Amino acid sequence: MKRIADSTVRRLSIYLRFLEEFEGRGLATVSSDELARRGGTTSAQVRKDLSFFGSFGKRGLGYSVPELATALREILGLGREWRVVIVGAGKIGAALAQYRGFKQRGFTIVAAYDTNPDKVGGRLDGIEIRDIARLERDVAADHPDIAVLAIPAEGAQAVLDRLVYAGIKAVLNFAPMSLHAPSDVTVKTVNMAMELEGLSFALTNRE
Amino acid sequence: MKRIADSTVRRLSIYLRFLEEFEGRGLATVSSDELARRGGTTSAQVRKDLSFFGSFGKRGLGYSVPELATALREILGLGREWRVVIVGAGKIGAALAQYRGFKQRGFTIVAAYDTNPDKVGGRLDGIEIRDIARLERDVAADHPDIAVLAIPAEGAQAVLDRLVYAGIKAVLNFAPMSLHAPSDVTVKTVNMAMELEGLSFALTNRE
DNA sequence: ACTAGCTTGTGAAGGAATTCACAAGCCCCG
DNA sequence: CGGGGCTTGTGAATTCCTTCACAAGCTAGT
Ligand SMILES: NC(=O)c1ccc[n+]([C@@H]2O[C@H](COP(=O)([O-])OP(=O)(O)OC[C@H]3O[C@@H](n4cnc5c(N)ncnc54)[C@H](O)[C@@H]3O)[C@@H](O)[C@H]2O)c1
Ligand SMILES: NC(=O)c1ccc[n+]([C@@H]2O[C@H](COP(=O)([O-])OP(=O)(O)OC[C@H]3O[C@@H](n4cnc5c(N)ncnc54)[C@H](O)[C@@H]3O)[C@@H](O)[C@H]2O)c1
Repeated sequence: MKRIADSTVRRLSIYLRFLEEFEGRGLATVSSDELARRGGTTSAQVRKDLSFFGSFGKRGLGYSVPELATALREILGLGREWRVVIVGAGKIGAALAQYRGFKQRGFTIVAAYDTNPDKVGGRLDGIEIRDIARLERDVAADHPDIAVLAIPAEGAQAVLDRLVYAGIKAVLNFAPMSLHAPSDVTVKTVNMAMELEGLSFALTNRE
Repeated sequence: MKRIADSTVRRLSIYLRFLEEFEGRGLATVSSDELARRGGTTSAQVRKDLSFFGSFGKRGLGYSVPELATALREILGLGREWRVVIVGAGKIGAALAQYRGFKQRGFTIVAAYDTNPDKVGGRLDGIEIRDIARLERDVAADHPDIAVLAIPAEGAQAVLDRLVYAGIKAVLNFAPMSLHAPSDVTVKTVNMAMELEGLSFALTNRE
């Protein structure tokens, strides 16, 4: 398959969110123009994004809301449950563990891991906090699909290496640092400090 | 000034992080190649990024670590304190309020706002939780520079409109939705569901 | 002072993503 | 059943970003 740009996948995710809203309101069809307006892009962009995967619309009419939503869920791989583990039961790990938005989209958090003996054995919103020493054994047994890294930057690369070795192929990283992994492992980093610095830059360099 | 790409600003932020690490270790100079290796990019990219702002290196030698760090802090607008308010004292708002990484970089959280009367009047790690009704008055008095939006998606656009009206020019949004604001207001959205869906896509569409 | 060895800074080339623009196709209405 | 009015799907054009490639310039060593 032709390589799909990251930005395209992100926009598909946005379109899906609007489609679900429209589905809830019982709308039957939507035009690329409408999706674009809501999503902050252009209608040509919407159509181009979709065209990589097939043709889903009817000329003169637009897209069937439920059909396009189904197609997008299929494309994004949301037709199944994804099993997620969280490493680091700190403040951000706890917020994520309790976040309802994940479950809603088919991402089930199966366990959390931590090094702190005071935390191990406890629970986060019903999710067991386990000793990180069990990581490899548990991954071999449970086959989680995705790991969320929510530990301090210092330990992040070492834990990532362990996750990779254990067979995890997708990681969402909250530690503010660049991580290195083999090319068959997808790592996405959410770096809030970086976003704030982007705002600082924008405020500083407006002419 | 020439328009600077978002991706460039993000990389500057990454370079600065490494420079600060090098500063701590007392290294005097660093080459574009070294920065590139650490930051997961190429040396040409590093030099091009810097070239938009001036020339900071010495041919044959590389960049002076403290000088380049200072220059980047200047470029990113980190030479001053930025005053931040958090709207939404929920799980993610609380995690952010207690996050040390912000203060470290000169982002000071001056207040949090919420609608919930049970929360208003309380504190988050020393930060006052105020009634959202006071938002406009407080902004006029305190002049915060940046607002962080950590409330459910439904209310986000309405609160953003109030923030814009009150004069805020930069917003970091955690609600999973596209927000619309005038062009002189910079809004950055951190959408974790979208990132997870990017991972789902990657796992589904590997050949 | 000169040379060997690096590394920067930057035009030019190349590649990727977005926007343009329009033919093709569908629906509705008369 | 044919025409008007829309909207899609997509090559071509454009814009934006990255990579290439090399002259210019610095340092250290002799
Ligand atoms: N709190 C935030 O709002 C926020 C925002 C952006 C980024 N981050 C980043 O997220 C990460 C976590 O931040 P936090 O605020 O939740 O910190 P925290 O100190 O509250 O939590 C970190 C947790 O990780 C555990 N831990 C440490 N090393 C570990 C290891 N090797 N294996 C397993 N567990 C380990 C600790 O015991 C602790 O429970 C940091 O990298 C931070 O920079 C946090
Ligand atoms: N928790 C997470 O890990 C996480 C992750 C990603 C995104 N988010 C997003 O962040 C936002 C907040 O999530 P959360 O988990 O912290 O939710 P939460 O329910 O814990 O907190 C929301 C807080 O906002 C307050 N609030 C609601 N409407 C308000 C308004 N109009 N003005 C001021 N305050 C208001 C509520 O009283 C509550 O205290 C949501 O949009 C969520 O989708 C959360």
